Amino acid sequence: MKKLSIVDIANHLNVSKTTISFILNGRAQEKRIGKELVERVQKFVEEVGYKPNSLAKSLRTGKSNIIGLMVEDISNPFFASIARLIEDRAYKNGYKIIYCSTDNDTSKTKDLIGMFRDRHVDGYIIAPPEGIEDDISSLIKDGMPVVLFDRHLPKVSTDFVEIDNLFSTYNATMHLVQRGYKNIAYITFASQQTQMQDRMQGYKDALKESGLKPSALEITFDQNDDLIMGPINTFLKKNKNIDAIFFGTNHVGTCGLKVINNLGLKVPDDLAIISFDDYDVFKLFSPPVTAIAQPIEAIADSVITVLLNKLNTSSQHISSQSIVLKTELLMRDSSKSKVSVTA
Amino acid sequence: MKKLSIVDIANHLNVSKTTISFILNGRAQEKRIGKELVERVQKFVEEVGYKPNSLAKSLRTGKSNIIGLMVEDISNPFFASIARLIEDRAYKNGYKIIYCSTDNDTSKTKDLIGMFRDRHVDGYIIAPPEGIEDDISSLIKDGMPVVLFDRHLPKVSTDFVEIDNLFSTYNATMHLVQRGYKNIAYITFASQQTQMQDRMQGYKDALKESGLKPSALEITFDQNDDLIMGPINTFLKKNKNIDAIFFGTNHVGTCGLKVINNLGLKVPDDLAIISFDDYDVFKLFSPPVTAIAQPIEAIADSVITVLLNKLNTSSQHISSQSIVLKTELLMRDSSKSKVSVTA
DNA sequence: ATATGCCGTTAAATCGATTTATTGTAAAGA
DNA sequence: TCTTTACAATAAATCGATTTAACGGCATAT
Repeated sequence: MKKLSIVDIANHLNVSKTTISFILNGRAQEKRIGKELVERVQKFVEEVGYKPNSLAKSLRTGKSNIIGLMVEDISNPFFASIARLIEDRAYKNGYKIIYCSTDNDTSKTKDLIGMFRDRHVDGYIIAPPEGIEDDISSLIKDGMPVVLFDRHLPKVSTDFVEIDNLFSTYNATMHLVQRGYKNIAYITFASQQTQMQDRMQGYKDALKESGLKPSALEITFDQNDDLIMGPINTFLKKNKNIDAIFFGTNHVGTCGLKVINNLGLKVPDDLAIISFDDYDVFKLFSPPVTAIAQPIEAIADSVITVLLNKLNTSSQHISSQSIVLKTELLMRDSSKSKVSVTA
Repeated sequence: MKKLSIVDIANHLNVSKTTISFILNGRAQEKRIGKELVERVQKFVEEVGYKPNSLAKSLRTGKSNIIGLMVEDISNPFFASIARLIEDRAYKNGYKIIYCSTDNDTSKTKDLIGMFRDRHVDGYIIAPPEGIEDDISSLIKDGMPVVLFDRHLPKVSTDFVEIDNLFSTYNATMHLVQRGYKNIAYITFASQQTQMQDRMQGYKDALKESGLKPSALEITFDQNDDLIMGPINTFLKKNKNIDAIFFGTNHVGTCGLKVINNLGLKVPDDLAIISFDDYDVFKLFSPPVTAIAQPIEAIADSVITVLLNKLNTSSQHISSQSIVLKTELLMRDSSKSKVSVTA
């Protein structure tokens, strides 16, 4: 029982394959094909469960119904959740997803874009690493629908979805300041990406406005957590006066908590904690960690909506839209007011 | 600058496209094509960066170089990590991954298998839900390489990779028994899947052997965590005598910890905890939760190795191999000996 | 002189669809 | 009667590769 093709159907019904194709693609009316014929064909196709070969279809039409999704790391809960939501929405709209992790590696990302192109994906959803501007530009120049998310490329004009990073860290830092913390550190990964820069800026702005001295630690990313925990460990030992830490990402936050545990520091008595991104680790830490929650559903929704929009209206609108979503500061015990503790 | 095809290359070099194809597919020697011609073609192809259209290639050859990966839920850290590792290995071997989440939903999974078939994926990696036996069998009957993991289907003879679930829970339960716990509960999702059944059995075996009474809670899975925490909450309130809990999965474990926090129970004084799967939440909980760590790298490695093996040796070996890997019991404070606490 | 075999290359068939151009027939209009 | 129009369906071209079968030329064997 091998798969049957449109020719098999045509032969069996003594009709030309052209007619079959027209009927199956809803062009029966337009092509004024007889009603009984249409029904006869549809009934038979239904009966034998014929499905057109999508490869052949793609080859001819140039559309693949596949969306390429490139995240930083699919095993990061933030990206995994987004991927999950995007996957759902995409499938509901008849699109499949090919995903991959860029590791923020420029050359790997170039390769992957090549692969996607090669596979004729219809659209691209990308959390872009630095240095990928030219490739994205060329993608857009060739008329491919592209939506960036989580960050954007200042030198490339394209649609993107992100959150208000600067305000988020500014606001959260202010929250710490207002509770009486004086020596607030900011620990993050070293990165030129817009979202990371904005977060850092928000932190600095808040401290400057409050007349406090910033003290930031930027760690080079590495797959090996030990190489992240090491610098944090050193940093905390050297700067005993720090009374609050702001972690720039969930990953660095998790590593930070491990270090804090190892050092036997007490939260929030020794140290107040806030981290970007919310997930179970922060909820279940004792005491629970105050976190900046990204609106994951809204991000996924926006991304897919914008992309589907571009896919359907083949019109080459010159304008590109950028969507900036709000975050939520989930206040928990880990940044309890210093004053009230003292009192 | 649109994409060029093999015909463009052929025309430009005044050679037939057949020759180009042979050269590009390494069949130059076999077809005794002149050395200088080969070099001339290779140089030009390199120069203009020509890449054969993979759709056309797939259509003709029937191979897509794509592997379909179906996990239960890509946003679950266990599956996300596995997916990540498999992705890496696959890319290194020239394969891409299309993934999707089954949600353990049989009809959704049937649909997805259909999609994969339609896309002519070369091989399947599946964490199968119940009731999908027939579809998998038909896949295998049609000669498709299939590797199951995390669980298997007793009625289907196929390759699979999993861990020693029964021994893992047996061993961990014994660990609790030896430390003096008398009322050990087992909380898990209601499921007929082999891995869940085995885990339950291991727990029961250990208790029986120790002359203790089992008390298991099976929760119906739901996307909404509240509907998981609810039953746990009720269960714990009703059974005050419980002095240790064994969680059957990381997800149920995480929900359980939330309930325990809400109820203000102290670990391990009020309650000892062990959970299946290890991840950051358990490491960072206070005190850290004893967990059964699955050998994620080994699982991913085995899965991809077995699949690549099947892909390369097109021979239809009748035998199918099953790989069973060992887990590691990571003992932490959360199951501290009851005796020593009392002493 | 004819057949056989080897070389190096290529024309043509194929994969399975979509799309364009074309055909044949019957009814309507001149 | 002859042309036009509308209708219903199809033959053939196309997408871009791989693969099969074939071709012309030359050397060697019969």
